[in-house]
Amino acid sequence: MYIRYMNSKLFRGTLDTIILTMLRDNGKMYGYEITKSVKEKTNGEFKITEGSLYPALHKLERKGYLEIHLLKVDNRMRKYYSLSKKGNKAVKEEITEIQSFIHSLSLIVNPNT
Amino acid sequence: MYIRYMNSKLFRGTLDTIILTMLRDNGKMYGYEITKSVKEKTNGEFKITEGSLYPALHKLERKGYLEIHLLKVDNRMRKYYSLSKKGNKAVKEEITEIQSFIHSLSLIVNPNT
DNA sequence: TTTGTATACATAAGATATCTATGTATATTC
DNA sequence: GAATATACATAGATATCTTATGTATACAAA
Repeated sequence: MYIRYMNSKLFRGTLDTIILTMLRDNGKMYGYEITKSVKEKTNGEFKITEGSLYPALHKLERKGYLEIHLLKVDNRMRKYYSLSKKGNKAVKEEITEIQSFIHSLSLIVNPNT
Repeated sequence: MYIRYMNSKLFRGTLDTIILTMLRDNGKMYGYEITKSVKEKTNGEFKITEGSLYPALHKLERKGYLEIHLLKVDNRMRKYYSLSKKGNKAVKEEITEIQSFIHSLSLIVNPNT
């Protein structure tokens, strides 16, 4: 990996929920696929670095939010993640929280809301 | 001060911009007033702790974003802050950034956007 | 009269999330 | 054979915020 990405400091706190939401919407995904998909979905705005992504996935796994199955494709390993029952419950709560956060933040930074 | 506030982890990265925006909208404010005003504007959602607020104000001051004048009211000191020219420029950029962030985040967590 | 609440500032120490940097390895394109 | 893309991993640094604590005045309630 040669390309370095730059992330916004605003990211902080939202990464876990972003990952969980991607998994909710796509059933199962592997790490690299998540970064590509998030980048695409946000028109290049959100670029998740590997140093952020993999530790985050491991943490979510430790918390019991993710289920894993490994697959070898083109002689390269892929670690597929999907939401566990616990993860499915968590993603709903976290999205509600993020939407509430966005709403409150808009009340400050957006005129006429 | 006896009441302890709880902040969301989502806050991270937005505090400086929130402070600058409040100052932009209100001309000049003192620290305590900012916390009250932010809490009121967000219907109790954003509760800025003193341990977050004052260090943030000091940092923004060091960066040259703020102008200060002290005032004694009811025998209590107030430190009034207002935006410097540099702060005025910064707040515009940071709000644009936050709005772009909100937009991208919505693309992920909100269906049909 | 002292207890609690509100106002008003400040800072040290700790937690934690993310970034930077680095490492391994395979496949494909130039 | 050099660069790019795919695919994982982790140690160490950094930044931001929280928790905890401190000082001080004013006022209401008990």
